[in-house]
This record gives sequence, C-alpha cells and structure tokens, in this order.
Amino acid sequence: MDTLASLNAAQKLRHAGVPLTVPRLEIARVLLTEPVHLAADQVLALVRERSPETSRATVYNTLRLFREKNLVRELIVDPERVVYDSNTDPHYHLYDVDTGQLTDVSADELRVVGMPQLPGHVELDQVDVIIRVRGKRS
Amino acid sequence: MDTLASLNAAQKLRHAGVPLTVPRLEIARVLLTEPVHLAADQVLALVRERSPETSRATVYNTLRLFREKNLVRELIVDPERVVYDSNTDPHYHLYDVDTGQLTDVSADELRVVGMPQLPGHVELDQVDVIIRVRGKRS
DNA sequence: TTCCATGCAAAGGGTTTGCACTCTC
DNA sequence: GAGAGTGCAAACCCTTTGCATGGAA
Repeated sequence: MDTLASLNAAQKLRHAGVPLTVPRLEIARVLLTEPVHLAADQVLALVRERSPETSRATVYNTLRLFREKNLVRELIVDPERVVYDSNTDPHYHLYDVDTGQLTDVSADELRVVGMPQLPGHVELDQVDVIIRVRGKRS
Repeated sequence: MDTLASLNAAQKLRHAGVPLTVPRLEIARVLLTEPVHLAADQVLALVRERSPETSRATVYNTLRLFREKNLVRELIVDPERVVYDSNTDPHYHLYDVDTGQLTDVSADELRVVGMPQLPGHVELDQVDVIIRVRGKRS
C-alpha cells in the first residue's frame, strides 16, 4: 500500500538521521520501499512522474547522502553508470552483461572463503562479488 | 631487458592473432610485459613517452581489441575509469577506495563457494571479487 | 585498389559544480 | 538572518565517433 510504503521510507530516513524534505521523501519512496536496482537517471525519471520539477542535481546529491547514511549501496558493475541497490544486507550479484539485468545472490547461497589478511592501516569496507554472465553464443 | 620484454609482447600479440603495428607494440610493451593495473589515460601517457604522436583514439581502440583477444581484462572498480589488468588468469582484487591502489588476490588464496545455477540461456563470463578497503578511521 | 589502422577533433553521456533562490529554525 | 536544500544550467571527464590520411596486402 502506497501510504504505508511511504511511511516506511520516511521512517528509514529518520532512523538514519536524514532530515526530511519533499525530494528526499520522493526519492526514498522510489528507492527504499522495495528492493530495487536503479541507476540515477532511472530514479530521476521515476521521481519526476510525481514531482516533475525535481532536479537532477538534487537526485545526485540525495543518492550520495543515502549512500553515506548506508541507506543504499552503490554497485559498480558497468562503467556507463552507477547502480543503487536498496538492499544493504550483505549479498552478491549476478549481472547479465548483454541485457544489463542485475539479480541478487544471497550470502547464504554463496560464500567467499579465504579472505586475505588486510594491511594494518586499512579496514574492510565491503566485499563485492559480481558473477558476470552473457547470452549463450551457440 | 627491454628488447626481450618487447619480444614477449610481440609474441603475445601474434599468438592472439593480432596484426602487429607500431602503436599496438608500444601499448603491448606498456601493458603486457609485466603484471600491471593501468587506466587508459595512464597507458596513453606511458606510450607517449616513447611515441608522442600516439592518439587517444588508437589507445582506446587497441585496449578494446586486446580485451576481445583476452590479452587484458577490464576491471570495473571505480565509476571514474576502467582499469586494464594484464593478468588474465583467474584471480581477484583488493581495492583501496581512498588511494585507488589495486592488489591482486590469487584464486588459490580466495575461493568463491556455492556458485548459483545459471539461467539456461546464459553462460558464465567471469567472476569478479573486489575486496574494498579504506584507511582506518581511528 | 581495397581495407585496415591511425590521428585529430568533436561529440556523447553520466556526474558534478556554481550560483541564485527559498525555506526553515 | 544564517544555514541548509533545491533547481537550473553549464562545466567536467572519460570514452566513443566521424572523417580524412596513410599503409599494407
């Protein structure tokens, strides 16, 4: 239900300590009410369906803010564009390089074994696993 | 030794079925004589040290060609630029998001367990693992 | 001569920046 | 009224493209 979904989005923003504004709520509604993989331009287009005056800069600013607050995760799978993933739990990805389709792979299903020891001056940020597939060439 | 290194590069090109040209040899010398991680612009700069007339377009064309011939591997770790890796054996990467430093992690050391079954219409291209680290925030 | 490769410059596309305006506390 | 957030447009940067020239088979 739309109202409930919007509520959840607002709650997530508050919980993350993000001051509420109209554009942020609209972006959160698009991005944070269900698990999605969206590029910035797709977010902009979806937000503009309801708030046509929303600016590109605001979307980019907000996406950066959401990332800093760990509300979304950036996926670097394609040099063309960054994809924002609203699932911030540890998980991995299957990426079809032909279609651009991204699919989650749960961390239960797939594990990374034998993590190397890290240099002393750094700490782990995150582990990305991208299983790249393509249409069969037969 | 430079002559030998260049020879190896030329041999790799021949073995891959890539017709030899001066720019290709220069690029191969930079990229294929030892394991490196280089962005296109770095390749261009290094090549121009010896062949200042080399064009950007030729470098990009050649990098694409080398990738198609599996002489190099593209690493998508940073939305800013694509990195070319002259190590085409299966292996993974440690990436310092603060410094941009890339380090190889061998496939002996680290394993990906529990590969999901792929949809019938696709085939595996490659598996990327990027361990993202950052400087410790004391 | 035909085709491929190269160089140069300009275009393209995603992202960021500068700046003025508005709103809020 | 100070600071944050927004919108608009232009700037930016990496990469690709168009096109004319030059060489190799």
